[in-house]
Amino acid sequence: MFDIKWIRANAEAFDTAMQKRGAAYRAQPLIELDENRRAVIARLNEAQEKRNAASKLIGQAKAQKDEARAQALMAEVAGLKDDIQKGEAEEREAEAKLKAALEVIPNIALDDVPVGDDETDNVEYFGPNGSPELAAKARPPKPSFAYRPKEHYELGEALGQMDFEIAAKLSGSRFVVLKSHLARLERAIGQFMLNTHVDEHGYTEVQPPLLVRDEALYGTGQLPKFLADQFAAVKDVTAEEADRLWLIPTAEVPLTNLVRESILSEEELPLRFTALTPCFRSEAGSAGRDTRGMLRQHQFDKVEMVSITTPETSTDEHERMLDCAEKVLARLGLHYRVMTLSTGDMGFGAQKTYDIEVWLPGQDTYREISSVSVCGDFQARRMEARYRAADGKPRYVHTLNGSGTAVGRALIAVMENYQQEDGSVSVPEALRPYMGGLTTIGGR
RNA sequence: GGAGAGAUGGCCGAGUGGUCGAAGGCGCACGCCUGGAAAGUGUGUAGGCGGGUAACCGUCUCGAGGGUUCGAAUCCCUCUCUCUCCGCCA
Repeated sequence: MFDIKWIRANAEAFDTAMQKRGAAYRAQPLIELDENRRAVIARLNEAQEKRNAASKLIGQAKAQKDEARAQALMAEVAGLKDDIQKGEAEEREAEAKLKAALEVIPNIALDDVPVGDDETDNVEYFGPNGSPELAAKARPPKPSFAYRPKEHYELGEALGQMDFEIAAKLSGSRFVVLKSHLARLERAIGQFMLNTHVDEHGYTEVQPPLLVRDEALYGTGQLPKFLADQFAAVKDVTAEEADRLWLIPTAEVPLTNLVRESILSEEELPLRFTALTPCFRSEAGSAGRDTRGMLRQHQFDKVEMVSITTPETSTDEHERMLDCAEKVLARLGLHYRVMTLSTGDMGFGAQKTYDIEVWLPGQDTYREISSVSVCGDFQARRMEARYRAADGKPRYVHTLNGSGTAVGRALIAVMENYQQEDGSVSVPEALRPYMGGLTTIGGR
């Protein structure tokens, strides 16, 4: 959510930024809405001032038992009441119009974000020093296979531990049932990632609600614009008017909203939260994409990281968070690359986003497994999340979120990267403690 | 699910139509006092919006949103949340 004052003062910068994002929003119509709003407020305030002054006098007259004077004064301001009520209605309308216009505008990209139309304009990122060699040294190498590596669903179905047919019978398409060692492998991956962030990266573990109100989704930016992507849970199916909660599309929603409507002290920042939760997405816009396998599901587990920082530290925190996400992939021995998303590919609330793309040998391609974004004060404004700065004034915090990482996709990656020619999957070293020491899934 | 009671500033708490953004206390900040500290004492101590270079002025906000009234923390309606008792329940 933008500050209209900022748009007013930086109309040109706003227009340029929107152009870069390929968005049609422009400052001028917003400024007009704001001017109307301010004119309405000024008029209303004037009328209220008159009324308040008169009411005070009436109060005094009544206190002095001067009934005649009180009556005279009351007659004098009687006409104001109508004006004020009309003014109040006008103000509500003007505020609502401006808000409705502002709340659907995407965030502005930071200056160092590559300008582009879509994912083809994303740029590979090699860390703060920009060295491909150093980056390559820090990351696991791409594995090579002497045979055509299989896709995860081929492996999983052959193992008899990944069942899309029965899942479809239970829940429809885009669901999966995992069994036996694969079920445990998914749990192991989640536990491993969560433990890593809690024990080594300084994140506070959170077990948040999976069902949230409208306000929470509004705070992180999913509502009102992306209503169609969400799953809703109806409180009482027999009720005439459906009272509903939303299934979280990501733990970003509850974790970020942990600080909503509060004024934090500067000393307690940064706050770092992490959670392992299921995520629910209806993926309405992308029917037909990735229909095979468990790459794109209506339900998946994800470990999420959220940081709440001051404005001064948010970009450093962004690099740190990316590093935390990379760490778990490196520990799992999974080859990956990092992309800086172009202005055309970024999400609604992001100022800058890194995607981590893991290598999937079965698909012979890189696929997104983590997305790490800095949102500036965009979400903070929607949530009214502030902190008290050194000068004593409340300022909006900055928020960041990142997957650390998607558990379902990590399972796919582990299967495809650790597969063996006989169709078995060896268990990465880091996960064996979570697998009761099991070293191989399937095989003889 | 049923019955009842509530929600006031950072915290506690008074206030049931009139000069109340709100007594009092605690906390906090600054000053005085002190060799230093404690105690004591004085002053200050919410947020949003509009206007103004600023000092400042105006306005709104007593859980949230509407309404009644010249005037609402106080009366009415709706919503949210909390607590107590009963019921149900992993």
